[in-house]
Amino acid sequence: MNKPVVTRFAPSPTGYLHIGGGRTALFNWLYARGRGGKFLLRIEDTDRERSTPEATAAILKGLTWLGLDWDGEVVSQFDRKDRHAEVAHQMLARGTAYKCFSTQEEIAAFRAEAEARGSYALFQSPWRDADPATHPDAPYVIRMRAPREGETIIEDQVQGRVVIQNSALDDMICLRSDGTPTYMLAVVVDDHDMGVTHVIRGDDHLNNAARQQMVYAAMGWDIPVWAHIPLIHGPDGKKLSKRHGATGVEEYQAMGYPAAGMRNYLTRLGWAHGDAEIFSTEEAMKMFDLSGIGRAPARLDFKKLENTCGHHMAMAENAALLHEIEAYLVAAKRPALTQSQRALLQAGLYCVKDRAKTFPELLEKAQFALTSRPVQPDEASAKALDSVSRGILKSLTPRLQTASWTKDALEPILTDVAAENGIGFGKLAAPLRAALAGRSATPSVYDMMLVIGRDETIARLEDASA
RNA sequence: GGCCCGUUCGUCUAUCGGUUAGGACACCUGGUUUUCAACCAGGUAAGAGGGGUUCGACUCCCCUACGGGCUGCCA
Repeated sequence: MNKPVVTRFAPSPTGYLHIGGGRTALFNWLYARGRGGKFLLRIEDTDRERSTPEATAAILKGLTWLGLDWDGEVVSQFDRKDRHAEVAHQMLARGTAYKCFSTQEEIAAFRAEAEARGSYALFQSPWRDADPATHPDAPYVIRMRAPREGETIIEDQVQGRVVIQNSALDDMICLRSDGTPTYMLAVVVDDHDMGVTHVIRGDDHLNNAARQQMVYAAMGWDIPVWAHIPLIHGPDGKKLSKRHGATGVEEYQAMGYPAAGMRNYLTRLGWAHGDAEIFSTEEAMKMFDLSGIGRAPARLDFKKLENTCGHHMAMAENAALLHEIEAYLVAAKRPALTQSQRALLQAGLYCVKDRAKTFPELLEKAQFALTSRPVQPDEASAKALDSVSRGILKSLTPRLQTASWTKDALEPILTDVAAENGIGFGKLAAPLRAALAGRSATPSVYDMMLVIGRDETIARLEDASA
């Protein structure tokens, strides 16, 4: 009998949603959603010094943009501190933990002394086996009574079987002297209480898993399935940092990458399923598994990200695409669309979405639908509007007056005009582009004419040839 | 310092002892073309280094190098 899958994403709210965190969340989400399971969200805010509500909001916003929805309420780890303390005391009662009265100064001194000797030693609390009768009336922490011999084995779905010598692990603190829980305790208690079956997280937690597994053992709880995934690196192979540019998910939104493309790219970054490259989110849910996750850190490749996004842009449904474009404009702090821009853009999406990879690029190519008279040609397109070309445009307008406004009717008119002037179609298309869009990279001239309509087309041609 | 993880084309990866080491992005060449994007045909390009095990290693083991992580009353 298989338990239903429950995964979780558990970021600490100390900043925006990191791109690596976004991918971790995505993996958890795909794994759960692909199996009819639950995907939970927990904010690890036990460190009151560094946790901020703004960061929590930013993380939620980032996840929402990525299209990752979570089940139930967002859990605040800090809110569960009483339960963590309860478990710590249960461990005390079971004898799997003990009170330690060593002060931070004593511990620091111990470490300094070891360092001075040029060695490194784990702190061994003198209180581990002390008689309770000798306990002072002083603040204390609750430490795990970790086994000092033997080994702890992590059966990791990504990293394989990892063996850690127990002698390398100290008696970690579970409950601080102020009564608040440490991460190492809280994460286990919460995962257990929330029914998490699969812990998919960054491999910076691989070593921690051994200590956490001791807590599971101490409480007699079932150990979840572990899957420690490699971190994402920058293009230079070093750990991803601000130096590399975009590290926050929100920055990718502001750069204009569509969320579907972002999901696809991130899914393929460190995970593969045969030759599958471009796929929908639904397909990803069906294919995604732990065995396809690679063991080496992956580097971010913006070229491939763009390519992937280009495919998704072309596949996008118009109404949804328009919504996403408007959200992008807000995120990028660009002016919103006017009513008429919105209407024309919507009508023209069909001919721009398959030639753009990002929203800025799409908007640039949709300039013909966004601009208004008089159209200001940019430097490149202005070159096409020489006096000869302007004359040709002028001769064209009367013939457009009477044409029926379809591509089939327009095509012979334009090709005839080109032929009559002894020029190739390209020589006619260039000034047309300049007149209609003020740009040299645009959709087909026919598509632009059809989208903006006869009157606007003629008016723009007259403006340009005047 | 100790412990743990990793290393296939420039990049993401496939391969799970026997392949001309495959695909995708990027790049180069040619084609198509109405600019851009796309598309079609083709091309360059990889098992970190060294030892083993084996009839046979990218694949299994060991060492080295390099990269990363952990080693907190941070998460």
